[in-house]
Amino acid sequence: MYLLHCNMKSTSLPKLHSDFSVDCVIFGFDEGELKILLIERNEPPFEKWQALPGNLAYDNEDIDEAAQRVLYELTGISGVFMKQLYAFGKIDRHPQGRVITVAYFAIIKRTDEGLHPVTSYAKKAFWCPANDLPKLAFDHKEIAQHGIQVLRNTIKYEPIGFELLSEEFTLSQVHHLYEAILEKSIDKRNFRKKIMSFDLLTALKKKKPGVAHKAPWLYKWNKDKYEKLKEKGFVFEI
Amino acid sequence: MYLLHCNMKSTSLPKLHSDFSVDCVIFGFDEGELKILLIERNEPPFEKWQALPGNLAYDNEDIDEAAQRVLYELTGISGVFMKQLYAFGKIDRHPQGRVITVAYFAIIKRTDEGLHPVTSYAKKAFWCPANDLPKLAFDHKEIAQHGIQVLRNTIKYEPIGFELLSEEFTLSQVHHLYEAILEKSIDKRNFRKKIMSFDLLTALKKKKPGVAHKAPWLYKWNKDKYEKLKEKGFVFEI
DNA sequence: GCAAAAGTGTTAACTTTACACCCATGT
DNA sequence: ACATGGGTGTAAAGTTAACACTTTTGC
Repeated sequence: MYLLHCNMKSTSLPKLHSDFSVDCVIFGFDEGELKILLIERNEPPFEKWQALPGNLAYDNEDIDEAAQRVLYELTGISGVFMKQLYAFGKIDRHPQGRVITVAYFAIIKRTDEGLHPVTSYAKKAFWCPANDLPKLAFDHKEIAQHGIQVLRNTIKYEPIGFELLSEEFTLSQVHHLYEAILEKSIDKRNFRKKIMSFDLLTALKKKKPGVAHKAPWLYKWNKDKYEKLKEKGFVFEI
Repeated sequence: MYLLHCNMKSTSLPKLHSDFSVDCVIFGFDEGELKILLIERNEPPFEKWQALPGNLAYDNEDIDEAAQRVLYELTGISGVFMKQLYAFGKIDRHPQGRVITVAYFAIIKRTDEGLHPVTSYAKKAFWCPANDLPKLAFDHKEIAQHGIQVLRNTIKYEPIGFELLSEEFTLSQVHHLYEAILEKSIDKRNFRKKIMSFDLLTALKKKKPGVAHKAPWLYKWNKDKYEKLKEKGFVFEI
């Protein structure tokens, strides 16, 4: 393997080592639209291109932790629960040589506060409509596309949609979120019936103020109750 | 990054490079039991240990192709369609240094013919009951366990079970396969009704010979028809 | 003739779908 | 008073789940 080219002490087994990167596909939801978090790169290769937040991992860094760090450095966002999406390994996907990348996936309550790169690797971080992505660096467009597919599949069987909304939300917001992500219309009455049948929303005793029509009730997602039910084998399904 | 330690020409951007491995979780089904394909290692580290078929990839090798090659070299099996399972990246998972591994997943018609290592990296290849795995090299037990989970989820929504059976099979074989993988009993009449309702099995006009009871009819999986239906949005679900 | 597995239908409970009008609020 | 989105129920169709006996074959 390549390390034999370096002048190392000859030991019984050569020391191995990986260079690899992580890329983050982060979803938000705003103005009835699904958004993906992008950065503008400030370093070669692909300087000035738009890209997913991603970078090389350190040698002594766990792959999951690398994703956390890279997301923070490039966007200022921290403490997000990310799931591994897929490893992308085409041999020419990186112009500087063989680098495989592990893509991570998360959905968050969209915010613009604190959305600033912490290092100079990125010029800026911004939200982009998920179905109107520009040309992206590396194979990031393929990665983002794959993320959207996984989001669509996941949202049907896991209650991740609530992570995209603010703490308190209306049933219509949930309804519109599902319609936007699944890209199909869903009967309002049937949707409400189903979502309420799980008995996993806490009805707040207040209505959304300042709307020019009948004020909707507000709800909260009851995560604790969901976790308990899930342990007993309950499966959320829309 | 580490390559700076080597005496390379100084260029504007350092050349990057990954060392990583692939590991294959291959399922077979035999004697009513789910099996996983293992090897006995013939090289350090973990010499003489049992392990999943896996090895380092070459620099100029696509990640998916590496999985094909490694499986062939260690077990003699080729031409299997493998899907990526997960990337495992704990920093200490490989005793020689930082190596991330990409696990691949496939299910095949179990055979002992041609089940022989082609290189000397493995002493032998053999099938092992999936719910009675021995201690395995590296983090391979965790990888195998993850593979079993994915198999259970996948078999409910995709007709991959037929890939585990021989070309011609009986309905009882399918029924027992599902019971074995999902580890629960399934009503015989309801199961047969459902599986026949898809209209995706071709009934052969012959019965299985040489059985000491009523001879069962044989069927074939109609893959072409399934692929066409799938394009139109059909979802197989047990 | 008996052991072993194959094969077969009906009913009740539940889930899903389709569908249209009145209500509360701000301007 | 009107425009806007909020909120509600029922019936028909389809799906799932529970359940037991007869048939064929080799020994």
